[in-house]
Amino acid sequence: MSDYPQQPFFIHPTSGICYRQLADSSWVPDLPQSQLPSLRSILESDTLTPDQRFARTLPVLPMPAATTTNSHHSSLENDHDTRTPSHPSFENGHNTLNPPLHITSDHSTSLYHPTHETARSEAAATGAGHAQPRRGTPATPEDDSDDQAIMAGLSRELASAHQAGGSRPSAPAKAKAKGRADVPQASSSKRKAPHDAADEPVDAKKRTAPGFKGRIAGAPNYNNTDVGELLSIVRAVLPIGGRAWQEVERLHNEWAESTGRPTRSAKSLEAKFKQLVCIRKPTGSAECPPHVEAAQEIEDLINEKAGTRDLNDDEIVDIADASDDENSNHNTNDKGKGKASEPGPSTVSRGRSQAPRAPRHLGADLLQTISASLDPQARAEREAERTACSLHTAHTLHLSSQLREANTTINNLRNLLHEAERRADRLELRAQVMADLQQPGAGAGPSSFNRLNNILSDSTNLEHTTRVRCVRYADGGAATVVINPGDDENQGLDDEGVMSSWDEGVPQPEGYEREQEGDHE
DNA sequence: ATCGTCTCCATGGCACCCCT
DNA sequence: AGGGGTGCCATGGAGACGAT
Repeated sequence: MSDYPQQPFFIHPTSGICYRQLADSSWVPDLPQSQLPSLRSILESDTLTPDQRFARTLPVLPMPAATTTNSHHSSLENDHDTRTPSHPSFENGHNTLNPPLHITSDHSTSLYHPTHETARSEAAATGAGHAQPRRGTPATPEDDSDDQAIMAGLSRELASAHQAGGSRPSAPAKAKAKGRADVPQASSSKRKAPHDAADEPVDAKKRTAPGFKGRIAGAPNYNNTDVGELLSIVRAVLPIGGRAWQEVERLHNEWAESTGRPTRSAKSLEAKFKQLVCIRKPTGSAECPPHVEAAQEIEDLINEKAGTRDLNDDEIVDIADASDDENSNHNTNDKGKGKASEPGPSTVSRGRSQAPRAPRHLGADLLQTISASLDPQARAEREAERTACSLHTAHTLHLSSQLREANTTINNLRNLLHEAERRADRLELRAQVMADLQQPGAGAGPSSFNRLNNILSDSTNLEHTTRVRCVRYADGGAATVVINPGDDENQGLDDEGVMSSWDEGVPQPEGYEREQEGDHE
């Protein structure tokens, strides 16, 4: 239309209507010439409010069917039904004629811009219907300098109306955002900043537009009835994957609509169910809520249906340990329980201890191995064996510790015994020497000294060097002192205060030595 | 390499309870 | 009655992981 020659436009695939964007970011249909006057009169009427203009243009505009191709499943349609009224395009009457645009599988051919073929091809190549929506950033007049960005943003905005909330964007958009810098208006792969409220005026009380995070206004909590119905539906469906959860969503929403309860998305229902399953142990009442018990029971049923079982690292280690142990003892692995023919860990060991299998049997054998290792009876046996092994190991360590302590005690007692014997020998020797010295006519002469050394030489109990000191006093008289290792050098002399050192000026009698040493081991 | 699913995390609103 | 605190819930973004 020549009225807006510089504005981007969009050709709807089913109706064939060309929508043009006005300077205020609103979209008007580029209708056939026959309908333009009536529509323009409505649009340009100053007496009508935006809501009135919107209402009056509805009969004029050939509304495209609010359907999508069969590639969009029911959940998305439900999502559309709940989101469309709150879409920014219809909110607050701000945008007068935002068309109810819907992307179909062939949407790429419906996008056209005369000056930006690249944008169209980009949208077609990346599957704009799955591209990451550029939420909260509608095209503004300032963005006119980059029409390519407008078209890309438009295509993404259009697709956002059908994207399930919280669903991960498809890989092309992600790959483009991560690996390709030439994506027009490609947002960073990092977490996006919150929606810029300055881009569009939105009532804070009704933040229902996409792009706003947070709970939708008016969304009530789950009550007991909701949870009970959810559990009953989940028990009936036993969902394993996303499609099954969509079936749960459908059933739940049918029930919700019939009872006046709020409808919820599959993700919300799944999250609620998993929350019930993984609920933590309460600190107050020790009784498990019935809903939690039911959820855990249903979870077990789902696991049985899927043929899976919860694993933890301990069990994996058990399997590995059992396999390793039995590999090391594969020659004698039949002596343990005498149940080699039963499925269980022995099956695992037989499989691994035998010759390598043919590769084509590897998958089946692996499955059999896993199944056998997960057998409850086998697990119980492994648990008992592991417990016994742990007890045996602990007992062995305890006995070793006791043995070390006993050896240490024995050594200490032996040292004490040796010390006592040495002291007894010294005392006996001293007593004998004193007895010799006190005999009449016996002095500290060479004969007694040699006899003493002979005694020391005969002693086999003295393990250390023992010295005998003979002292002659300057004023007459002499003394013989036996000095043991560790004894003070002047022991026995200082006590009497007679002398504490050798008298160097006194000539020694012949045959005497000032000090004689005898080493006795 | 691509795609789908699952999970975690951040954000924000609603519902409820308690206190003033 | 109103405000603050807390828990629950929804939403969106991103990464991890497995299947194809």
